[in-house]
Amino acid sequence: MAFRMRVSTGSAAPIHRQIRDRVCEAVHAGDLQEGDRLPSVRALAEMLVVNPNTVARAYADLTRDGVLEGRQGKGVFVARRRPVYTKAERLRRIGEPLDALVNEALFLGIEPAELRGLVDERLGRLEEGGR
Amino acid sequence: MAFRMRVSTGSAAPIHRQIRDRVCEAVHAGDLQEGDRLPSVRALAEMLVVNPNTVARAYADLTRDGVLEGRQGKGVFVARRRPVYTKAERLRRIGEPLDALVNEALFLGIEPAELRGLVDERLGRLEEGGR
Amino acid sequence: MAFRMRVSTGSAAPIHRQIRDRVCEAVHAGDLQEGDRLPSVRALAEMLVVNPNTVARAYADLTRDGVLEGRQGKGVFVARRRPVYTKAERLRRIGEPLDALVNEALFLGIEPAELRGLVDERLGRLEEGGR
Amino acid sequence: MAFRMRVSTGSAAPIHRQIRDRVCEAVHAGDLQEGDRLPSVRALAEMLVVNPNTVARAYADLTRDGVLEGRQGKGVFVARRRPVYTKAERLRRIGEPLDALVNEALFLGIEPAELRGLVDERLGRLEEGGR
DNA sequence: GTGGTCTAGACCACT
DNA sequence: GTGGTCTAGACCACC
Repeated sequence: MAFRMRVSTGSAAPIHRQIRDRVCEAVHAGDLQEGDRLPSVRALAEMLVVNPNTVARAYADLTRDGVLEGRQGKGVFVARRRPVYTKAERLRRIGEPLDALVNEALFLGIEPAELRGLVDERLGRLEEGGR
Repeated sequence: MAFRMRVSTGSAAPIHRQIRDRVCEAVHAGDLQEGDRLPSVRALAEMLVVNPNTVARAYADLTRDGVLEGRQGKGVFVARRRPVYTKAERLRRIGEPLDALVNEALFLGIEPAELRGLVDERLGRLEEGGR
Repeated sequence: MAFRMRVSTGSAAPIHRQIRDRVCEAVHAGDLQEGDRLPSVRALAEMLVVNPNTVARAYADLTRDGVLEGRQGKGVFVARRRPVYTKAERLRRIGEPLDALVNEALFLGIEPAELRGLVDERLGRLEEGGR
Repeated sequence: MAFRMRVSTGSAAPIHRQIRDRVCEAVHAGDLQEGDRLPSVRALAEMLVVNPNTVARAYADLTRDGVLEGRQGKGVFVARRRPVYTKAERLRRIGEPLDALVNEALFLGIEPAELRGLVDERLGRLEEGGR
């Protein structure tokens, strides 16, 4: 399947992060499989109408974290899926966004039950998307 | 009860946000109750070894959002709890940290069930703190 | 249309509030429309001969209250109009300036009918400005 | 009639201003008439549980503006009602709270009709109070 | 004493 | 280039 993506420039999330997240989702959903080639930095930058540096940064992050791998002169590919993080490391890295979520909910006066509902909703959407 | 707090300067989260979060948690947990006085801007700044402006900013944010209220020349106090934002606005503002959480979980290979468990755990800790 | 503004430093109202008010008026009058870009923090600071932090503060306030929105590295833009505060909170926040107005009128010996006329006049000027 | 008054310490309005406003209202409503003696600074300060300096400041403001007059060694009295401000001066002095009201309404998204209603409501309350 | 405002100048992340 | 954060130090109003 062709790899499609959109980023929203009128959003608070940094674009390089949005790209990273879209790639992760595509890998998770199976739209991108091990060994698949991604669009070149310049091609994707053109597609998304963003600065090539921004795409390069996203690819670099994903490469560092073992999701992608660059092959000299050939482009960037989906890496072989391998366990990168230990359980402790996973917990450590989920900590910050988890705190941010709970704190923002407190700040806004969102009730625990409502927050659980919102989390379920997002997760459900991903699960059915990835089948 | 005495009000204690720590911030980490070498962290990703801005200091004024850390202060904001700690105060929110204390209010939610019941350590700070309606009408309680907070440390003065200068006192807390000295405690935390940060610039008074940084503390003032956190207090200003909390005041604007209805958590605290200032009384002329007397200090800053915990305000009466009240709904400030419309439901749509609350959902809008929780959206970004929620996305960040789900994306990071995806990236790390955390299963939906595990994520729900982690959220429950944090919320539970707060709830039992507040009795 | 070009965006013009003046602030008076020798006035009772804080500068960041004057900036906030001028932007609100421009948005309400239609001089600034959804999606329009505002002068950069530094540019406006130079125009007004004030410190950039002061402009940044005004922009931050307007962003928090849903009038503006920042886009990473691109500047600050007029946000889509939306209700942010609950009705009770709006009434709460208008209460103080309303009291100030009525008390000052009382003090000056302005008749209720005259005061109503003055309020109408200001509101009318804004309405015709916004078409 | 005895002169009664209350100030709210948990409020944003400076206390000396609250005192000034209460005295103005009492004069306007006829509860305090020309020549009536006001409580001494110390007595009123004790009544209101505020600092005597704060009461002194309010009395000074009211004396400067022609509402009260001090008689050496005898206390402070309601002055003979006389026109103090020209029409132009009245308009000038009402300008700032009027702007503050309209700007805050804009900022909060309050509609002109709603604002007119709120002004009417406050004025109506005063009129029936003063008979 | 308290908080609120403003200035000056630095550093960082993002594009 | 953009805005966001932090520091340092000043001045003001209020109590």
